[in-house]
Amino acid sequence: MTKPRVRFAPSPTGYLHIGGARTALFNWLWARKTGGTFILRIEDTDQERSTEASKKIILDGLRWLGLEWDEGPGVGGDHGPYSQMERLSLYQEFADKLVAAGGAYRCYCTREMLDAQRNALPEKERERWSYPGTCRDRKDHPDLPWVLRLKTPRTGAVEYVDKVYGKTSMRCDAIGDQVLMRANGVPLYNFGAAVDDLTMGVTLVARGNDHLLNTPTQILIYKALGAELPEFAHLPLMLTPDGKKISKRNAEVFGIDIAIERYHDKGWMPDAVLNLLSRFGWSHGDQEIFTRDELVSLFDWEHVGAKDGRFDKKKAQWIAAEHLRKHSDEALAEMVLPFLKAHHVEVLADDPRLIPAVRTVKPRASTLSEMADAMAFYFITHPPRDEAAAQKHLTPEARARLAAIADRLEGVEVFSEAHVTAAMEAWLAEHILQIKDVAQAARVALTGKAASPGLYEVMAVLGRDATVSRLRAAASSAP
RNA sequence: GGCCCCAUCGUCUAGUGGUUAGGACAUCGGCCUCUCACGUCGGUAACACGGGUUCAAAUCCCGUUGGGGUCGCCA
Repeated sequence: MTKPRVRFAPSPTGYLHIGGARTALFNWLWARKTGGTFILRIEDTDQERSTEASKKIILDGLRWLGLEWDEGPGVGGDHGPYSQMERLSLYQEFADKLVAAGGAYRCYCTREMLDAQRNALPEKERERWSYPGTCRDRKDHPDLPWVLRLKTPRTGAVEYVDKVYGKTSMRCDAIGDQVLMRANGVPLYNFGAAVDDLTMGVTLVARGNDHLLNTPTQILIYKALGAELPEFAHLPLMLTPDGKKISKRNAEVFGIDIAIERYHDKGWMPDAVLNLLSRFGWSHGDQEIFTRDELVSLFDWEHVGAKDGRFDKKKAQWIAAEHLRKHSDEALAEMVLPFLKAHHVEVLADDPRLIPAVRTVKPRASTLSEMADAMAFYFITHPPRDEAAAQKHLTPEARARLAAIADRLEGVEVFSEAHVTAAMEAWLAEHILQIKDVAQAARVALTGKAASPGLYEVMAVLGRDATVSRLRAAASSAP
């Protein structure tokens, strides 16, 4: 069997959509697993909406995810160019071939004429109007602009075996003589995709199941050209929690990030995003967490399901956290720096508090952004104070205790967690108190918050000076 | 509405004719505990419905219901 050639063919009309990234991932996984080729093709035939900026965002997103392509923009290949607007002559050539082969015809009907026909119908029938095939058997070749139309068989059905959905079929009368190429020579989706997949030697077309109805059309084009069909795999859709296709609007309603750049901005590990994406449709027994390498070696089409999946934010966070914790404190310390900066917290890369601080917040964050937020208090001289917590915990009695604790801790030579713990336990014993009698007040004093890592680890990370001064500041402050 | 597709706990799923229907997230409760987490132990919770086929059906077939997708000279 020849090596698979698969592709991801986004249109540069916006961000890299989470669903698009999933499609890219499955194709990439298959190519990597089989030693095949992953092609990136830019479908920029919608000149109204396509932009260079969008193309860059999509490419950057794929690179960030580590879904590098073997052929495509920037890397070249033997089947280029890889942007459709640079392949116009090819479509012209195939349009002629298709007409010659009887699979398509030139249609001279103008939009105005067709609109007039449609509007002449009663309101209710306009919805169901379809092109009547006026030019279908036209023999003359007037010197007029024409669009290319598919000469869909009048009877029969198009059948094929989908790698996910199995045997599927669609009646020809439901396909219609759709337009394949505009009068200006720019192809429409089905024609451009079919010609490109054919000429690029794509062996497997894997895409979202919202393309399920496009496949018969493309098969008709292949067949008319006498070309060998590629395989098709349609992926189940990613839906919102209430089961609707994810659009910008309803993603906002549910707080779902649909642009991959958002995951980058929030400090997700790229592998975590891949893991999340992989579980939309694919599964491997009871396993939930996968490394990139595991995904590559384990991925298969047999375990891609046909049922659309809903986005579960909680599970997504859990996956993000699982991946974050795989990294060492040292690695996370380096990665979190830009996020601290984004939180307006300047920390030097060699700050001795950095790695210990990371260690304390690691089990409390699922993304680098959350981590930066959770550890910011260490590095801010006067961290913002939760006034409700201060009101509750910084009572006169508590403040007196904090002052006493500050005095005691000031004398601790080596300010390690072990020594701090020993000093605190001694102080508590002397005053016949328990840690819980002072913990919340001290926590507010040191972190400004009612929830934080363990008190003694916080003290050890802060160091003696900061610990003592923050305790004293709280002790002398009016709540 | 036409066409196409889908249907196991709230969610994602395992399951390919014989299982006490398993796991994960979520949720509830216990443990741990200075808070919040992490961790850990345990509980609640599903085969949409109706017909077939079969000794036997979550698994195969048909229908119903429900859900989704798609009906552009967008992709």
